[in-house]
Amino acid sequence: MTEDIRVRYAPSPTGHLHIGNARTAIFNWLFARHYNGTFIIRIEDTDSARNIADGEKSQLDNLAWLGLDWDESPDKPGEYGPYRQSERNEQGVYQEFIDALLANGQAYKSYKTSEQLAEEREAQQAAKQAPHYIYEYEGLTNEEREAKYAEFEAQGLKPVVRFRVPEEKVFAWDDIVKGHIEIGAKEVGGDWVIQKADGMPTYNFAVVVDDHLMKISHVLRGDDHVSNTPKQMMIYDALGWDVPKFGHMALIINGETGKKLSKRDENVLQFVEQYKELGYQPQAMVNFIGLLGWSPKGEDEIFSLEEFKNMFDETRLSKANAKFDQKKLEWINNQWMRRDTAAVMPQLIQELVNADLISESDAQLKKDWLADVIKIAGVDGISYTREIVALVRKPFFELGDVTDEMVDYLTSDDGRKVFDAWEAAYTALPNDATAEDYMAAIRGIQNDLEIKGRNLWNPIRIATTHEIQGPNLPEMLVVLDKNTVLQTMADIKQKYLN
RNA sequence: GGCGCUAUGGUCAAGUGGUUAAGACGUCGGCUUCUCAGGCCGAAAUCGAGGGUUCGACUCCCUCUAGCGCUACCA
Repeated sequence: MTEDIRVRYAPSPTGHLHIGNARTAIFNWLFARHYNGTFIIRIEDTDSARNIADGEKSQLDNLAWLGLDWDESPDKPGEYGPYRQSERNEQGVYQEFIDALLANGQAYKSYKTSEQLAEEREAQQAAKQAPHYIYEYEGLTNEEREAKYAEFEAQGLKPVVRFRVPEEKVFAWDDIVKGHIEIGAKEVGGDWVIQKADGMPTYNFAVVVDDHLMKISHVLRGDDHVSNTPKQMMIYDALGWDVPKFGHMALIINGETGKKLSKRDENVLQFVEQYKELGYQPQAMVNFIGLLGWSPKGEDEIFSLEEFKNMFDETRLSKANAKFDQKKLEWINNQWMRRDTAAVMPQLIQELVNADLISESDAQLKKDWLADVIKIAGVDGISYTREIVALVRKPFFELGDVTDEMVDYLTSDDGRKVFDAWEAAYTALPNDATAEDYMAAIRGIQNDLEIKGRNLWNPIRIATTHEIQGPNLPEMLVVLDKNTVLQTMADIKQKYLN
């Protein structure tokens, strides 16, 4: 690749950053950075009805959170601005080319109402024909057509501009991921709208103008754009422009339905923000997404953005759709959290504050202790930081109920003997006893009483924590407050062992 | 319906004529002698179906089937 590589991610600000869009953004970024190209963000906001407030900011913030950076964008204008289609439209960027196409007869104004359009379509469907736009000025001279325009205008109708499709042509390209593809112009459904009644260009027209003007060299996008490609190519053709290289990546699909991940699916978390809130690490998200529809050469699975960038190879993009496997994401996140627990620790502690287990100020004061608790509670087994709350709550912050099963352990002959021995041993141990000390004490009881296994451990565990299972008991005893534990034991004794 | 794309285990996937068909997630089993978590060890696919081509095909060709995508004054 010797020419200047310029690629773009062009979201419409209709909501938060979707996993599918994030993938498009990541791969475009990878492509740009791997080849020392330029990465551009362009906002495609030509559908004013669907734009939402803060949609753009949210997209950008989430992209940044993932670790991406960009060279040109609305918030970082380069020499090809503006970078919002709405602003470009205001500047007449599209109008110029629409006028040119209108002037040379490659486009025309159409005044059909949506009712008329719907009727045509229904009639075609009833006749088992593929929906196809019917050109209304067939056989008319330019003058006659202009006269029609005037007539419609007089009726107060607003026109759209349609592109006159050269039906006999076939458009072909060598797709970066799918190889050679060709589609006949007649398959696009007839003359399509390039400018809406409100004056906004349509997507398929605006992309072409912008990609050309912004000197985009490679367009990497989702599979769902394959059938848009001939439409876009005919515009490049009509305007005499060179076509960029296209690459259509397989889609991410919903594991349940097998369909393209849709923003309306509620059974899958599909916005980057949702994962962020649960405490997924950005590196893990990138790692997971980078492995969906792309595979590295070796056998490793854990990669940073930087490593992906270095390894990137567009020929290893997969052609088949990939199901979104949340379990794998969880595993990858777990791997990233464990890579550097110290870095994630503040987040983990924040989760406890958010869950009202401890106040912000106390958390600050006791952060070393909290770190110990979190480690002992089993941080190595969680998938995302939010999960630490449930692990840590009992018995470190609250005691659970004493169940019948626990009472049975306590009140059995062995249980009573163990309790008494443990009470004596625990009381005798110093406040700064270590896990080894506690272990030695318990082993001592085991030897003295010749009781082992559950019958030995459960009474002690229950008496000190109200739990029948949990993390390593000696380690827990180190972090548990001794007076509290003594009190817990006293309560147990008083309530069940008298 | 039309057009296009895709097809290796539950999932992500490596593999480009001759391999014991990598690896990972998940699952199951065992071990780590309190449990949980973690760790360690191990198990499980003949490559959508049917035809070819070839000494030999998951790898090449054909047909079929299935799935997905698009078919808007949405992007």
